[in-house]
Amino acid sequence: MANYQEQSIKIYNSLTGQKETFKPLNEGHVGMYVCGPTVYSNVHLGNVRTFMSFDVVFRYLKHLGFKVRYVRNITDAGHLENDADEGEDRIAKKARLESIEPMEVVQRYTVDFHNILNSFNFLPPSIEPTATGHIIEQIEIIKAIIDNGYAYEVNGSVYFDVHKFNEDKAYGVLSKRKLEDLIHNTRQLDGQSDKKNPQDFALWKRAEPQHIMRWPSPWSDGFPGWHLECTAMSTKYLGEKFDIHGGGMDLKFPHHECEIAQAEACNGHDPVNYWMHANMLIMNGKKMAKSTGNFILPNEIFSGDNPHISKAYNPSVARFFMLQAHYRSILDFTDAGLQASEKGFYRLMEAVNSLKDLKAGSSSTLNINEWRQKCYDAMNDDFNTPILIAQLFEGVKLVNQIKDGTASLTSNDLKVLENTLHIFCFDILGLTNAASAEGSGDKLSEAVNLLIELRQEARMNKDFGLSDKIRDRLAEAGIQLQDGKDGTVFTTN
RNA sequence: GGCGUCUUGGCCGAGUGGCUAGGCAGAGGUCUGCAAAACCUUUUACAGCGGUUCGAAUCCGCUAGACGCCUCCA
Repeated sequence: MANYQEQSIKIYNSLTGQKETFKPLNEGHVGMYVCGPTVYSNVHLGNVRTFMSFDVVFRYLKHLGFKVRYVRNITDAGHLENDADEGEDRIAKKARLESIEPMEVVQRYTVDFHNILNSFNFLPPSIEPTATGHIIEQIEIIKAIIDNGYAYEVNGSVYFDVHKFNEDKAYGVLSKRKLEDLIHNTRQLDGQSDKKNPQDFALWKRAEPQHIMRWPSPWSDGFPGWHLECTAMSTKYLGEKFDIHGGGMDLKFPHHECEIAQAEACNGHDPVNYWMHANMLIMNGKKMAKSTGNFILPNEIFSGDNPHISKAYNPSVARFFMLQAHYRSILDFTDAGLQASEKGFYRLMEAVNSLKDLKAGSSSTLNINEWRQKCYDAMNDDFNTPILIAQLFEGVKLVNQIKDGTASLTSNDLKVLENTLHIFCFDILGLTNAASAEGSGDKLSEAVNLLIELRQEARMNKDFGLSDKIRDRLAEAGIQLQDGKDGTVFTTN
């Protein structure tokens, strides 16, 4: 069996801008942290794409035999709508609008989040910690940062001193920004601020009297700043230094930059070896935004109930569609793209389902182990799922050629083919075999199979008027008959 | 305005300094009573202009355009 000692993975590290050979801190173990959602509304499809990318990373690392601790947080604490000391806590705002408790908002959308991810066949992370469950840890980090001289308190709030930090270390290494540029380009905001400088960010905010989500601290009754939870939880569960930190491209600045600063200010060194950023999902060439109507909820893909798509799509089809693009590329979500993927997906599944019927030959016309390694090579090269899928279609071609008798594999090689297709389709890409779900024995199948029999009899009698009538009327009812070598099967839409 | 990413054939979408990505669509074929499906084969490419090089779609520069971040956002 393949394992991490046989395969060498290269990861594109956002910190260095290069692909680097992946070497975990502790051999055989991987610590991975991915910034999770803020649960104040239905999970964004782009968010799903990001998590899907890391779901595949998680699956692949596990497949290689690494012991992976995958931490993905749930942000359920109040974050302000912006970083300028003003705006409303998004969860509190939603709670006010719907006249429910903030924690009801959190609960509702956490459940929604999990439901959607389950539909897409995500593996649950090893730990899914919540921000509100780690207030104490966050306060401890603030204390340490203050002690180290990189934070200051004003009116019960605590701010990170970016300028001071930049004197000793480098702020902006991840997003390749210079503090001077930031200073020149920071918009002058009107609201009066307690910050020394606009680039500073909150570690702790004093709560206004009407603010419901609040916790006691040495500085005030308040709530933690919006970058701190990730530092607290990643440190707690993965240590001061861990292997992989992931998230959406848009979190690079300021969120991840602030995480690096916080961790360095607290622990004296940078926290992460490999930073990975998943690119954006757009729809019909434009940014997805509720305000412009260029928007779709994950659920609406499954139901087809959205003006931007022509029909409902199986979650595995949507998953397959997303994985046909590399995680570092912008992906355009379109109905035409989904339809193309749908056909390809079912062709792939068809081939996988027919594996069990293949007959072994006395020799092999293809070096199966070479092909198998190409699948690994694709994943080893910065988790290149599109290349992997291209290789899987080479496998499809081979399956069909064996069926046609134009290629053959020995019994052992056939097992390698079957095993490899199963591993990469299901274990690593996380697809589910929707095609094999059609059960026999239910009432619809019984009825349609009877009609297929009758049609077959009509054809034998050359009564094509009747046989075509059966076929056409069934088609009108949404049931397609497909004549094959081994008889007729049907599909429904 | 600043910073960054990107621009591939009808569509989607990989990739590399010289050697077929792949999917969908199109074309041809096999199969079939016919059709569909399925399978096999297959055409069209690297935004524009310069430069480096024996050779560039791949490296560099400029131009145009797109997208993202800079402000909650994945």
